[in-house]
Amino acid sequence: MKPAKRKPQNTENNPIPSQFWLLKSEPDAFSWDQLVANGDKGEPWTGVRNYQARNFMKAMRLGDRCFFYHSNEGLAVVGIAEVIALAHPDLSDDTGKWECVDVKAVAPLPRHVTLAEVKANPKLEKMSLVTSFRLSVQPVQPDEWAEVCRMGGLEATPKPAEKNKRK
DNA sequence: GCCAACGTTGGC
DNA sequence: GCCAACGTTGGC
Repeated sequence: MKPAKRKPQNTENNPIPSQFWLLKSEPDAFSWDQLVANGDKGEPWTGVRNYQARNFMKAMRLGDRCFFYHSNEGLAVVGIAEVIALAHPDLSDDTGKWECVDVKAVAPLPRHVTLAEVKANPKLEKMSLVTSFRLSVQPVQPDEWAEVCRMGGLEATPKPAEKNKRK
């Protein structure tokens, strides 16, 4: 059944809801090291089969930053990636329904920030990683972004390039 | 390996 | 359109 169409989704035209995100991957399927190995070529973030996650990807802009989180094994934020291609059809999908963005590795976190640490930090209790733990693509609030970077040992938070900054 | 959370499916 | 059954994700 088609999802009820209430207010049109229209994420394309949306003023940006977020410039920070979190991407989950099982390291068995695709790890941070593999993304690093791909260099500037990056990787299409295929395989997402969840409408909410897809809509977040459609809202991503070039230069948006993403935490790279290892699920299942590792259970930690391990690095920072950058969106290098806007949402486009997911070639691993026959139905044409699903889309993906491309991302590349920007920097590893000097210290991995574990799920346990995130859960233990009151500043992060509203983070989607805690509240919507099954979502594989999540928005991250700027204060959450800064906090996780701090915990990860990054003094200067890598941000989207200054030129991309609004206001 | 178990099981809770939660998205999806399908009968009504 | 509701909601129970079912399947999948992912932490533990």
